[in-house]
Amino acid sequence: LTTKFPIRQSLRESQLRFNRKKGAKMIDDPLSSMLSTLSERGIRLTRQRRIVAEILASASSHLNAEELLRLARERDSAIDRATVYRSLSLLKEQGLIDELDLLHLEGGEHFYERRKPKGHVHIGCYSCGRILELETSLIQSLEAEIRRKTGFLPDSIRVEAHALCPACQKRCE
Amino acid sequence: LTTKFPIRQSLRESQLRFNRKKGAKMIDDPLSSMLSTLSERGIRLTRQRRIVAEILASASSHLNAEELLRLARERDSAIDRATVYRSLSLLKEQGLIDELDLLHLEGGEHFYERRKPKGHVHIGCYSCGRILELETSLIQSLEAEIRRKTGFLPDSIRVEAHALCPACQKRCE
DNA sequence: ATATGTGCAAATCTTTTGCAAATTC
DNA sequence: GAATTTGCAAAAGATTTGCACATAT
Repeated sequence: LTTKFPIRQSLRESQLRFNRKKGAKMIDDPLSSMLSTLSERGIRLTRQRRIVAEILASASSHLNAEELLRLARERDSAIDRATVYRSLSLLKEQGLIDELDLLHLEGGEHFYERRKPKGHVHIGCYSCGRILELETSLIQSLEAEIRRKTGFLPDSIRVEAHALCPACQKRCE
Repeated sequence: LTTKFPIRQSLRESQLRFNRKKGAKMIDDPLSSMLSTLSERGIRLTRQRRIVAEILASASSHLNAEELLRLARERDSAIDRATVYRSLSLLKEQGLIDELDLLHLEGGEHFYERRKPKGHVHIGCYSCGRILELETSLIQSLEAEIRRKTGFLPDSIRVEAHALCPACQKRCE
């Protein structure tokens, strides 16, 4: 197991040393948080599920099923495409990852990212395909407005925008 | 041709009568607005494209390609599935309709709706599948924030929320 | 008249499913 | 040991493409 425990900046040093000494579970690490949630809910932690979770927990960009399969096979060449899809749908059901389509700028597949605490928007340039993320509190406002005006209880909100990036704006003039 | 010209409520009666008398183009009608945009841009108005545009202009709910095909065949039984897909992608390219996936609450297909002037959010209940629309000015705020903070120029924004509707909240207690 | 669009059929791409063997708790 | 999960292979679902014929401007 090659699990790493990156340190959340907001933890005070003393608190941090205390946790280390006691060997407390570092729930701040996305991967261990994912895995412990699963096992608390009685879901079996198979080797394959760990691999998929590890990849998603540490991914810097959005992955589609095909790329995920490729990365998973670097760690276990026998892992099957169906297993990847089954793991993705499990993690999605459990609310640990989100599914995006990034407006299908290039193909009909879906993308996955671990669920993040802060609301963010995905912005895709329809000219060059570049994807940008923007954190914004407007997502929380939106959530509040949905609750207040409709009575629906939002569980997750997905915002994706089609846009022209600065570089392409220049080129397209 | 069975084109209808529904009357926008905000038009004053006099203005309306004036337009009728002069036979002015009723650009307020979603369908004629779509068709004239296409033909101004030099795009051929085939019988099939008119049918697809008519259906989308007057649709009260979100349609997927299969339902659109079915409705189109009620008007022209020879119309082909490929033609429907081709018309949809044309209308999407021209910015006259938007493509949604409604969070894939029930299957992997896409849904289409004519582009509306006001920003709105799609909210789907993950328990019963009911879809709700909510108009909100927060979309415009979001658009402004994207422009200001990233320099990207948004062309369309899609917001879809997973939620539990009031009825299901009661049932799920 | 000519460029463009359509229907048909087959192909492609993405995701799902049934089942015997392997694995987790 | 019992229940669940996996890999494999095949199926299903959604969308796209090549091409000869039809149509819009």
